[in-house]
Amino acid sequence: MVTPVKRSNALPKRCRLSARAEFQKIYAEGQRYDGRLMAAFLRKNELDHHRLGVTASTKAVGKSVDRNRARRLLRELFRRSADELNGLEKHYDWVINAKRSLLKSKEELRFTEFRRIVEQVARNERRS
RNA sequence: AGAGCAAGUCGGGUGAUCGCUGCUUCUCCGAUAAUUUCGAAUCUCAAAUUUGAGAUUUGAAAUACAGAGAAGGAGAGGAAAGUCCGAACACCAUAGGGCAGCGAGCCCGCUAACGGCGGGGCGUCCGAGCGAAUUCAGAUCUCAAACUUCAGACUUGAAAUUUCAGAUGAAGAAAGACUCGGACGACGACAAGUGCAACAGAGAACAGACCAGCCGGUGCGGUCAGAUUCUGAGAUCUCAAAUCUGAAACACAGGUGAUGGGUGAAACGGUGCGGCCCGCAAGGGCUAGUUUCAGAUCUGAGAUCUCAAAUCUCAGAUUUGAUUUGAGUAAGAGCGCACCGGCGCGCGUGGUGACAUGCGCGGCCAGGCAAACUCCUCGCGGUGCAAGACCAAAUAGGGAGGCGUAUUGAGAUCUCAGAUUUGAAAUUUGAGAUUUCAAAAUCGGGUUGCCCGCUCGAAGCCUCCGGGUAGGUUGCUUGAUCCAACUGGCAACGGUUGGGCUAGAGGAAUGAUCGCCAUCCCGAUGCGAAAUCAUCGGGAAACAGAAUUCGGCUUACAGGCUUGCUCUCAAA
RNA sequence: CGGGACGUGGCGCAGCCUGGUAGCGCGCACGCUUGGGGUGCGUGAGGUCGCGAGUUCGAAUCUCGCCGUCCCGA
Repeated sequence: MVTPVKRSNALPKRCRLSARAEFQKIYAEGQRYDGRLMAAFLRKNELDHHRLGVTASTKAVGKSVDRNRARRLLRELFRRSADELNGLEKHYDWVINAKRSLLKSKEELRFTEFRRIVEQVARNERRS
């Protein structure tokens, strides 16, 4: 597939996870990476791109306004980190759970935390 | 100018970059399994050497589909929230009626409808206001106090004066009434029935009698006063004692009744009168009782020389007659009557109506609570867009039809029938069922169309029909719509004309970052006496996210604006 | 989208229907019992009855509106 080399920060719909079964599969078989603002679950897929699923529960985040905002922030984070993700050897299905502290965090903090998680994933790739 | 309250309204603006979801237009690419058009090649057929028809293959274009990209334009709320009411819409159920259950409940209007909204009525509370009536005088009556006079032993009673208080419409104030304004009201019925009310209190719902009060009765000893004396002492009039009578107080048992007290959230409406007869009434008459006088009877004491009787005098009780006054009663009435107030009923007047108001009648007095049971009137079928409609994989299964499930050989087991055998048993023959092995055949798929062959699969296979899951499409945004002008109505709201199209997601889009400008707060600097102003820096900016769609209600909410009312300050 | 239940001392629950006094168990504190602890006995403290309105003379209780927790159906 000839993807345009232009900075593709887009996140179309086919890169999203939606079915409940897929989430369950990733929770069961994937690996977990914890952060202060979020928790990520990863599982390899056979596609040529990454896929993302975001969760923000009432219990963890709060009311619907806050849940919507948390979802958007995480999607934005994933979208803008395409360069880092392309650095990985394989492609994964990601499930990121939002935490309440995400809402009050600043942008840099979010990016640094996400990059740390990506580096951990890369380290695990090299080890195996 | 500031503060508070109420109502209405707005809910930061603008630009850049990167994203998301629909819509419109355009470009590119893919697959050809679709359709149409055009062209080429091969084959077949017909006429005939060039056409026509058909089939197959192939190329191009368009539409549709899928993907990518570009441009344009759109993209959360006043509450999107809570899900408390009411509807639209959809499906299911349903002859009609009743019970149960749930809900609503002053009247009229608005509305598609409502438990919503507007206006009105009534009730409770609050505030303001002005005017009217009345009063500021006199008279009369009642009570109290002081003083005076008279009577009396005291208590006390009567009269007059003064003062104070009260009643008779009764200073002022308060309250009430009237007018205006505001707030609140789940505002049918407790006068159908059942029920509830702690504590306190005498008594708490056809009530009750504690204390004070009132009444007569009884009691006892004392006190006081009077009368009398076969009494005693001093002595001719006093004291003491006894007897009788009366008075006040006390005690006891009882009666009376609701006047006052006290309790409580609440204590059964208020005031007055009280015989009988006549009379509509005004009033009149009679009687009980009262005042005075007279008589009779009884009791006690004294006198008439002594005793008894009789008579006379005095005191007390009972009773008769006359006379005076003339109804209260032993105390007095929840008993009776009247009036006022409330209530109910009837009629009239005003109002669409709730209701208001006047008159008459009744003669009821009936307390509170129905967000106590209950009764009355009215309304209510159920489920909800995951409603429902359409298209429709894979797998399993349903119905109908068709083709098959065959044949041959060998073997095993079981069942039935027959034959042989005296019988059992055994042997054997035939039929049927199950099953093992082998052979060939059948059906379906693949191998470019056909045949052979090869290969895969199967005891089933094929075709059609219907239900239907995943999934997709739709319902899904043009609507009881929005804006403006005019217009009807006190208002809620309605009408006419013109214009606009303003989110439609679906594990769920509407976001992130950075500027600038406004708003508020803090700090620094500058001009300046100060406020203000200017510049710079920092900070704050709410409640909250559409999920089928509307009309309301409720709840949350930084700040701004408008209007009205009230208060404070300043100026005039 | 629709339906239901609950909220009372530190914890678990009564009381609510039928309105007037908030109670039970465990725990806590103190004392006694024991050589000490436990057990046992006795005494005591501790409650805005989730919040706000209303009805009533009076509300944990009745009514309404909010808040929170939990459960169920499609």
